[in-house]
Amino acid sequence: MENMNLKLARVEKGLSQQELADLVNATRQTIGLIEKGKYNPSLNLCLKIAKTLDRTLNDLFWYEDKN
Amino acid sequence: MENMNLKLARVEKGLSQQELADLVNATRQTIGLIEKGKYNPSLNLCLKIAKTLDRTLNDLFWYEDKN
DNA sequence: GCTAAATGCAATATATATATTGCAAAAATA
DNA sequence: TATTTTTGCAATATATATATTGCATTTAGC
Repeated sequence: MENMNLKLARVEKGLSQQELADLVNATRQTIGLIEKGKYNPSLNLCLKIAKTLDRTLNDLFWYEDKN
Repeated sequence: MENMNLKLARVEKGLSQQELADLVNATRQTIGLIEKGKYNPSLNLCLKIAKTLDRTLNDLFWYEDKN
């Protein structure tokens, strides 16, 4: 449920939720909820976050189904 | 502007916009506008589309900045 | 050329992502 | 322990993704 990849990438960059939010023109709440897996963010926001954290979409938001 | 990767992946699968829309529980218009680059789709929709077309997020929605 | 399927486009309605504000709890640091 | 920073959470407001409907245009098959 939680997006650990995102949270880890942010922490590795030494950024708080507020700092990442400022860098991508979002709010702290939005970042927090995405990390919690409670939001369905827009592609543009995902792209901004990934580029800010020097990751790709797949790095942060892709997962393989374990069916 | 247009998302050629998406359009090509859909056509290679032999699917019309309507058929892809049905498979991901969206509408034809939504698919058409995403292909035209005029929509900012949600992550969940991007994930459904990618999995339906046997591609990843990066395959269809990632691009490197040519800064 | 004719016909049907596929796509584009526009207007309105609805659902939901995101912003805003405020406060409480937790975590870090002195 | 005291203080500051960070994070969680809830209520309301706003912006926008998506649905719905309808019609025009293009493309593909006959």
